[in-house]
Parts: sequence; C-alpha cells; structure tokens
Amino acid sequence: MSTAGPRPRRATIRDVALEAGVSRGTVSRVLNGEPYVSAQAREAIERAVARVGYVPNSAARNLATRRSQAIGFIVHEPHELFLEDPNIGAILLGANRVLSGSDHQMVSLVIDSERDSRRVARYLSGGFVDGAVVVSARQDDTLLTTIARLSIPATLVGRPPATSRVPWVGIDNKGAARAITEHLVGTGRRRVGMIAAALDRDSGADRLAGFRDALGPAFDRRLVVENQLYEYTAGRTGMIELLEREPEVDGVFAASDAIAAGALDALRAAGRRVPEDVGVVGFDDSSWALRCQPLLTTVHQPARQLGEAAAASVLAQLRGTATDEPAGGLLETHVVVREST
Amino acid sequence: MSTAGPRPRRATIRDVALEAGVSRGTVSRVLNGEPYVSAQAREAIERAVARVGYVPNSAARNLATRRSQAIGFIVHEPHELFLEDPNIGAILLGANRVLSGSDHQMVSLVIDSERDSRRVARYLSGGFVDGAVVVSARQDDTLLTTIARLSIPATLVGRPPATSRVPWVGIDNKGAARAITEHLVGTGRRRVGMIAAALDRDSGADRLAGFRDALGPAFDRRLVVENQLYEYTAGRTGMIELLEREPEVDGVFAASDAIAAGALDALRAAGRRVPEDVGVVGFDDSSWALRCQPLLTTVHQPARQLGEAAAASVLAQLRGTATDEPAGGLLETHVVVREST
DNA sequence: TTGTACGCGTTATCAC
DNA sequence: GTGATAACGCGTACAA
Repeated sequence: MSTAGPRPRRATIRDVALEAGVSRGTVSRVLNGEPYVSAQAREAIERAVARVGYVPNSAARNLATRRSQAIGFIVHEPHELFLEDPNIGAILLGANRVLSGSDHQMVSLVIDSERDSRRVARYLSGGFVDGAVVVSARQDDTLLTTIARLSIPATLVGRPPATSRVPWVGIDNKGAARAITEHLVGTGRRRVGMIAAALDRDSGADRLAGFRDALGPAFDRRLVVENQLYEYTAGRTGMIELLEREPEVDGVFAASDAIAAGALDALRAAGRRVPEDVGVVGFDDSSWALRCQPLLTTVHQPARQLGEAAAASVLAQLRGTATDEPAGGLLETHVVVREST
Repeated sequence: MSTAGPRPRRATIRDVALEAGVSRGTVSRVLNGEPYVSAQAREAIERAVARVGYVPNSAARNLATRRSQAIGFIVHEPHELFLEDPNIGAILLGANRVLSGSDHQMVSLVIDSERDSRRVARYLSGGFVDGAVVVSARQDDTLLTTIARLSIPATLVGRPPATSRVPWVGIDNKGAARAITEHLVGTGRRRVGMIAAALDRDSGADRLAGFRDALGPAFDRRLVVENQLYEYTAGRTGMIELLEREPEVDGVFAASDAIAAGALDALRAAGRRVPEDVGVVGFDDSSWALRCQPLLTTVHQPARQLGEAAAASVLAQLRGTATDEPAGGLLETHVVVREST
C-alpha cells in the first residue's frame, strides 16, 4: 500500500474568476472557447489564467461531462512476445496516429499478470477511457467479458472468438498463408514443411490451415513443427527439428519473419544454401525480413493500418456511427518476393 | 471533432445505498474496506452491489481524493527507434512490474508529433496521473519544463540535461564504453574504429567519450562514423564507410547491438572474418546480440531493472521519501564476452 | 453578455 | 456503527 498524500493544491476556476473579477461561469465559457463573451472579459480572464497558473483539472471535467477523451490501447501478451513482435509497435503507432488526429489521448495498458488483468478491468470500469483497442486477446480472455459487461466501445485487432460480437479488424491469415505457400510450391519445391506457432490463436491456427489448403494431398503432418510463440529461437530449433524429420526438405513456410530468420540461420549452420537447396518464406514483412540473408520473401501485413483501422472503428462507435463487424473489413495482404525463394 | 454522447448511466453508490437501505456513507466504508461496519450492513450492501451491478467511478474518486493511482510511462521517440529499440520494451515491463506491485496503473503515452506533445502535457496537467517515468527525453524537451512547472513527481531514464534537477536512473555509459573498448584493444587490435550514434543524447555522447578515453593517444577521429539512430541499417552503412576510410581496420565498437548486427553483416559481405580479421563489440546486450553470427560480445545493460528503479523512484517521491539524485544510483553494467572478439 | 445554482459520484467529517 | 452533509472542480441550463 502506498501512503501518498495529496499533491499541492493548484489553482481552480474559482481562483481565476476571483482574480479576473468575473463569475466562474464566464471563465468556463472562455476556457471552452464558447461565444457570447465580451472581449474585455475574455482578456481579463486570459491574463488571470496566466497569473494564477491555472490548468484545468480533467478529473473534474470527466466527472461533469462523463467522458475522458482517452482511448485505451490494451496489449495482452507474455513478456517475450511483446518484446519480439515488431507488429505490436506498428499497430500502436497507427492507432496513436488516428487518435491523436481526433484529439484523443491514447493510453496503452499492458497486461502482464493476473493482477494486471484485474487492475485493467477496474481501470476500464472507472471511466478513465471512453473506449479501447485490444490487441492479441486470448480466445478465453476475461477482458472481453469485462468489456462486454460494461458495454464500452471496443475494437479488437485480430479475430475474436466466434461467440463474441465485438467489432474487429484483421487480415485473412488463411488466404495469405495459402497464397505464399502456393508461391513457394510454384518455385518447384517438392518436400515442403512448416514451422508453425501460436496455434491457440486465430492467426497461428489460420496460417496452418492455409498452408494445409495450399498443399492439398501433398500435405504431410510430419513436416509441421509447432511452437508457442512467433520468435526467432523457435525458428532455429524448429528448423533443426524439421531437418531431422525430413532431410530432403526443400521448402519451408515459417509462421513469422522472426521464425524465418531463425530458420535461415539454422539452415546456414547446416550447410544448406537458400534459395538453391531450400526455399524459405515468412509472414509479416516486418523489419526482420530485411535483415535476413538472403532477403526474405514474405507476406506483407499492414500492421500500421490495422492500428489505424481499429482506432477509427472505436471512434466510430463513440460517434454512434458504428458499422457492421468486422469493423474495418479485412485488410489487404500481398506476397513480397525477395531473395529467399 | 468527435461528437460522442455520454455512455449509458451506470449504478452509483446512491443506488446501492437505496437498494441496501443504508446511507451512502456506509456503502463507501464497505467499499473501501474500512472498519466499524456491522456484519449485517456489510452483507446487505454486498448483495446490493451485485444486484445493481455497481462499479465505482474513478473520475469521481479522483476528484475527491485528488489522486489517480496511475503513473504515466512516457516515451518520446521517433517511430523507427521505438520499433527497433529492444530496451524500451524491457524498461516498460520493468516499470509495469513494480507499479503493478503497488497497485498503480501504468499508462504509457507515446509522443510522436508536436500535437502529441501538447496533448500529453495537458494530460499530465489534468490529474490523470500521480507521477511519471520519462524515457529518452531530449536535452531540450519541453516535456521536462512542463513537469517541472507542475511539480509532478517524475523520474527520467537516462541522464537529464545538467541544468535540470529531476531525479533519474541510468548507467555509466562512459565507463562501460571504456571497459568494452579496453577489452577489444586487449585482444590485440591496432586500428580500432567506432560506429557512433545519437550524439545529441547523453547515452550516445558518453559512449563516444568512453571510447575516446580508452584509446587515449591512439584515438583517431577519422575512425569514428556518426549516425542519428541506434539502428541496424546504420550499422551496415557505417561499417561500409569505415572500411572505406580505413581498410586496415581490425576492431569496431558499435554504439548498440543493432548497429553491431548491421556491421557484422556488412563485414561478411565484404569478405572479412569475425573475429579473425576484425573484432566487433556492441552495447546493450539486447536480443540482437544473440541472433548475430558470431554471437556478439557486448555490454550488458540492465534494461528491466532501469524500469523498475525508475518506477520505484517515482513511488518514493509520491510517498515523500525521495532520495537524492540520481534516484536509484547508477546501475551496474558489465562486459559479456561471446564470440565476436 | 453574465451570474446563479444545481449536478456529476465519491470521500471525509461530523454529529448522533 | 451510522447517517447527513460539505467538499472536490467543473459544465451548463436557466435566469437576469
């Protein structure tokens, strides 16, 4: 328990009114840029504001207006992923951009423990935010039920559980996975494997489904290695595993660029050449793709736009102009061919 | 301009009091776990809370208590760096951990434009947070003057401008740079260069100063390449530049691991072997260091602990038990020897 | 054009 | 133990 005392008292509208010799109502009007104030009063008030060092208290304003002009950006991730996943940063920046444009403060909240989870729920309930963008919620996330119960405007990034009716934005993971697998097969690969990840989330499961679709009868469950997270080390170990299971493998679909980067390093260590001996493709088109050797062929995912779309959707709900789900429709992806195929 | 209306009315203490047949005061006491409430009243109130679906409104509570139980985590970075810098994530997690432990909500605010900057200033003024952790403030940051003016408890991560008297936590960049440069020289290198970055910030400038110190008379300004940011591509281009200026170079101190990773790739492309032909060292001991080939010798920087120390410092200020500056003292760093030297 | 007075939902200080 | 009731700082009808 912290035992902090109140902060030093700051000037209020009252002080300004006294100083300027007008009423609080008039001060309030000036502060909110309303018409019907004499130039004289306005000027006196502005001077008074400066003199007493007045700054408005939003807690009071929130209480009166019942709105906070703030939107939560909630990230629910285990440490590792939060640090490794380049998409989250881009989504965050995208969201911040549109919120900033409509004069909303984005406040991002990270959930990193059960305790965090409860506190964030309280925070949402408390009227600190008018709405929320939720990134990478789990299928069974209690956060979603909290949000539903409070009926606070929210939009998810990524497809929510089928039972939920929250608006969301996302991409067609399955279609994109199919497309890039087809590209890989199109370069003449015969024994194609996948390093999958995060099968407990829609993105992970859908990418595997797309891979399976593309391969059709050629699909071989033995050539799929599974991991918890979309991370570099999973790529290294996954690739080693894959080479053990099938030394003849000549094509690999990695569920993320980070995984692909790990796979490339493992392949190099094993003496295989890319793309001559084996073709590798990733997913995300994150900064990982450009720091690989060779440059990675991958699926471009519009991470920043996802953030923008999600934020726009929340604002739309706030205005009461919410559209159908999914909020922004599915955003476009496309295959970026580089050197690894 | 958004034109949102108020959200649906939610149950208040008043409703609970009515429902339970007691006064608001008693309800408030129960809610805050205070003593002197009859078991009977307590039970009735708890049932009433559940029945009317009461959730406390923090705006009102904030107004009454004049505290928000929230701490701002302010990141002031250009996009690229925010996405590339692995330290920020670790610092953030560290801060969240200690704040979470003392039941404070961490809200992170990113400043990404002039407009953001002003809005965050308003946000801070508005009583939304009781204090703030500020990461990577610029030397001339207006944020710092805002914070000083409002006298809101804050702690910086990284050394502030000399003129400022804000508490801060950090590491001894200069000493650490000297140490790792000495290690590099100790492996027998004769022509040692540096790929420097962010000279407009204390970290960047201090690392260069430490490098210079370690080299003493052997220091050669020509062998220092400068960059804006601590990023991978700066490492590639910087290394190429360095090789052009001095083909005989056999040692490189990169101002960050990301830069070192770029340098390693550039060296490989140029046909130099590491560590045989040239030794490379980095700074940060971030995840970059472990995905390099060869594994990178670098300075371990306790990023997570920096976040923890900064948060603890803010909480201490809140409690009125603030210590001298720097807030947490300088945190320890050490050289981690791996394969690149 | 300006002032008054009430409401926002809690906490806190009293008497009882 | 409990119940009134005055803050907390601001927005906003309504009256003047």
